[in-house]
Amino acid sequence: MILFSLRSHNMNREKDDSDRIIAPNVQLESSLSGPSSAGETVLKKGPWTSSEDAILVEYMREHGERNWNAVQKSTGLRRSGKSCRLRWINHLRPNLKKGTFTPEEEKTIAHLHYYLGNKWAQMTAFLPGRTDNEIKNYWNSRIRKRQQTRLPLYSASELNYRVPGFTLNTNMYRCADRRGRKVLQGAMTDFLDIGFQPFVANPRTPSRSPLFRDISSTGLASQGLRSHTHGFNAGMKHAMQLMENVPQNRGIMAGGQRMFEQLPHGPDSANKNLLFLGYSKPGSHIQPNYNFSTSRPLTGTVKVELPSLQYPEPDSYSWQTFPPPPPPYEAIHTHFQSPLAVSTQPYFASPSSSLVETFVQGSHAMSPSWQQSAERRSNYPAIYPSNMPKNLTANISAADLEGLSDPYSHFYRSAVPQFSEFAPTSNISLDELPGSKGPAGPGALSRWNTGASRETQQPHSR
DNA sequence: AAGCGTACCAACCGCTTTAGA
DNA sequence: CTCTAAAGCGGTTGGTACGCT
Repeated sequence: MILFSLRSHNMNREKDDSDRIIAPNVQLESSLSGPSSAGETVLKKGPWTSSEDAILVEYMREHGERNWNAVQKSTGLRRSGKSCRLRWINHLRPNLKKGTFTPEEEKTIAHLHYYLGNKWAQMTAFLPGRTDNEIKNYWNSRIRKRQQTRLPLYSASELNYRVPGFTLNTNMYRCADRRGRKVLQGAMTDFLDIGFQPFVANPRTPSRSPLFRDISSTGLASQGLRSHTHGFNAGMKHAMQLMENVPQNRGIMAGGQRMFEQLPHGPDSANKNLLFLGYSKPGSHIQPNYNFSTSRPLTGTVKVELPSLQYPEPDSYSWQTFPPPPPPYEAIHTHFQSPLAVSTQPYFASPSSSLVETFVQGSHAMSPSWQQSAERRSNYPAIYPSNMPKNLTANISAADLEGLSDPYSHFYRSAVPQFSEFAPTSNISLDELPGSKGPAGPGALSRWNTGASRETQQPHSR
């Protein structure tokens, strides 16, 4: 079977039956197997055996993917429904692609991660046959490797890589009520001009734009953010006032994406602030989008959620009834007044983001999860120079950005810090960043280039 | 050859979201 | 509208293989 033949050593373990290889936890389980004193079946944990797999496959063949808890009852498998589901999805279902990731897949993952964050499940939509678990494991491994080799987490080629079907749409919005009736439409710049500049421009805002990724509520509870999200929220409040004729507390974005949603708490319905980007997958029935919801009222802390996959609702609009999203990455914003305008230009990739943004993205992305958790617990370390100009992103001209495509330009160099070298551990100034000035600059660029070439020579291998 | 450290990855855990009664 | 179970998701853990000393 392809399923097993392409797997490496770990697959050998599961290929054999438990008769031969018994993991310690399975041994433990075996002493507990069978009905408990209460008459309940003690569920088995640990690696699946081939016989268990066969039972599950047969069950799935007959019944399909539903009612996972019934599997245990019907088959006698001493596995929880949850475990069965996981086993099926990650290993047994048809059309799974096994083996190491191809260079294209690696680029896809990096590119998607830049925009989606740790949304592994969403990434699978662009990686046929791959599982979220697989992608996640790959990425965690990659982070470790990149930290060790001091390579940037994202290479320029990855950020410029076009993932088929992955389209950023930052230009147009449409708000609709639940029935899909249009209540507001326009250009995203309406919102951006209103609300985002003060939001992003502040260097202490731990926005991990492009997409505020991974910003947890606890992280955003940091002192510095509270005051500065005010501008963001105020802007969105203003925008929402434009929507005063929204009949319900929920809007649906063109393409079925919800744009505005009711805050789960608080009486202030004017703060239904949710921002979106959109992508669509041609040929697919799925029209997911990026959603960025801030789910906290004006004066409180803000939770900016990770972008989430949204499936169209039955009565929703489709892109056919609305100007389709622009070709990926081809919208040119001449004025970079918002995080979206800046961050959704992959051609500029991380270089186009402000230095701070890039820095934050990288430093965070390079952090292992435990470290990220620690960051969140501590409301983020102070990694932003206190003297950072507030409108750092506002006055970048198009001409400046053109230089970003030139890896030897000043801007390019200064905007491509070596993330792993600048873990968020202390206050530093801009002058200390590599590439901006001083000996670290050329070296950093050199390492960047070296890393890129090495990467192409040695794609992920085990 | 043995010991140790590390990479990999399957599986689990706990939380959130969704569906349905 | 509320409650509960199921499903989904992301983070974490732990076992095995492998490479290095």
